[in-house]
Amino acid sequence: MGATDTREHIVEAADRLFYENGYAATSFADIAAAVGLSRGNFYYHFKTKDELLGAVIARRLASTEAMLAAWEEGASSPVARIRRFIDILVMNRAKIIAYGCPVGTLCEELAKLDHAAQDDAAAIFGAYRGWLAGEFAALGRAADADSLALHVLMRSQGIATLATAFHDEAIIHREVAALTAWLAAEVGEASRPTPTAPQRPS
Amino acid sequence: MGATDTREHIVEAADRLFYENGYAATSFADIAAAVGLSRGNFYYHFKTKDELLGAVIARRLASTEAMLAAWEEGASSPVARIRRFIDILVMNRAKIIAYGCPVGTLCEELAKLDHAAQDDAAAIFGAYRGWLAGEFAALGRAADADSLALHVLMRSQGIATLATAFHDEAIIHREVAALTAWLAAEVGEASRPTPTAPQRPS
DNA sequence: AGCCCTCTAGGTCAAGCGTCCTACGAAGCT
DNA sequence: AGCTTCGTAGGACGCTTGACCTAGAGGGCT
Repeated sequence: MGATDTREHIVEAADRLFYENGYAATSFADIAAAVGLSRGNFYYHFKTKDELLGAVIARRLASTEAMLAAWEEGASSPVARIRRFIDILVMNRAKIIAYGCPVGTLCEELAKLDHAAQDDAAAIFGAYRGWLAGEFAALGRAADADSLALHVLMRSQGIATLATAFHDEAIIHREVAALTAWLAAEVGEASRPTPTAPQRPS
Repeated sequence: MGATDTREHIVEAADRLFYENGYAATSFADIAAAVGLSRGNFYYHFKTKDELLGAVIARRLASTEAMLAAWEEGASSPVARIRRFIDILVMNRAKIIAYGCPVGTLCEELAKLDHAAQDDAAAIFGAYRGWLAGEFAALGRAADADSLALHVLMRSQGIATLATAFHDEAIIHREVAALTAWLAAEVGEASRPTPTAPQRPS
């Protein structure tokens, strides 16, 4: 039972399929097969594909904000928190090489489709942007906090795009190290418990 | 007359529509309407959509290589040539904000579709990569020429992605200025006839 | 029990896709 | 002139899409 559960399963599966195959290339039938539901039943939960997309974007935005809030409690310093953001690229490298950045690729696809929800998707970037800017402001860089935040975000996107295009993991390790070095030079080096230097996986 | 002309017109229109609307979202009917041909007649020129994609990629690769070769003749120094590459972002800013980078968005879309031609599309990136590496090598940085080339390419992609997502032209101007400054610091400043500092358009 | 509301299954519908065929006109060659 | 070749026009096919309806199963309520 529980329509809420079923709806959540649908959004979860749609989230994954939209990421792996793209929004336009994912059909209701694909999602239904992934969840194990009948095709026609989608009308009860989601009237249109756009409505489903809105739910997926809302889910991603909520989980992003939750993750950032958790980092706020967990990590020791603003610099360490920013590094934690950068390290996402390394942790998710396998998926990034195969499918790119979930946020960036969705925004670009929606921009091409001139979709009404493209600004909602960009709001996920906005969450990262605001959070990063807050961390830079906490480091005494309030004046150019937004520029610094966009710079980190920009390099993350560039790394993801090239890693996807060339299917090359070394690009991620090398450029993450360069970005971490830039951060240290920009705001000063604090204590560094976890290394982000390029380390090849087994 | 001239099937070659017609074929060229088709590839030209497909190139533009693939860029503006994406590969999957562009139908034969769309291209036929743009060229002014009947839909069914595509079978004579291109048997499948994949074949058309191959022709579009080949056309982009050829025009890219031609442009790079022309730069080799035109610009004065390797640094000036690299700056010329960076300035593409400013020159094409309107289209980039609307549709993103032609190469990057195509590569990401094909990666999601797991398309057979994704490596061919990445070869366009490869052309830029090799050309940039050659310029850095000419500047005495042969040892890390490829890394430097990838870094420039990476930042170009990041700038394009964020500018598209936020529909913000200021990001392009600010980050192009930052990238130009990085280049000057990295390989030393040469004579600089044309400024790349952020300058707002009218 | 009886009822109602929630949720699901299966299936129809028009429209769109890529694919593919056949017939017509315009040249160029013998 | 007759014939072949090239290029175009228009439409038919089989399939999948998203959208949508109807019938009925299941659980909680009075």
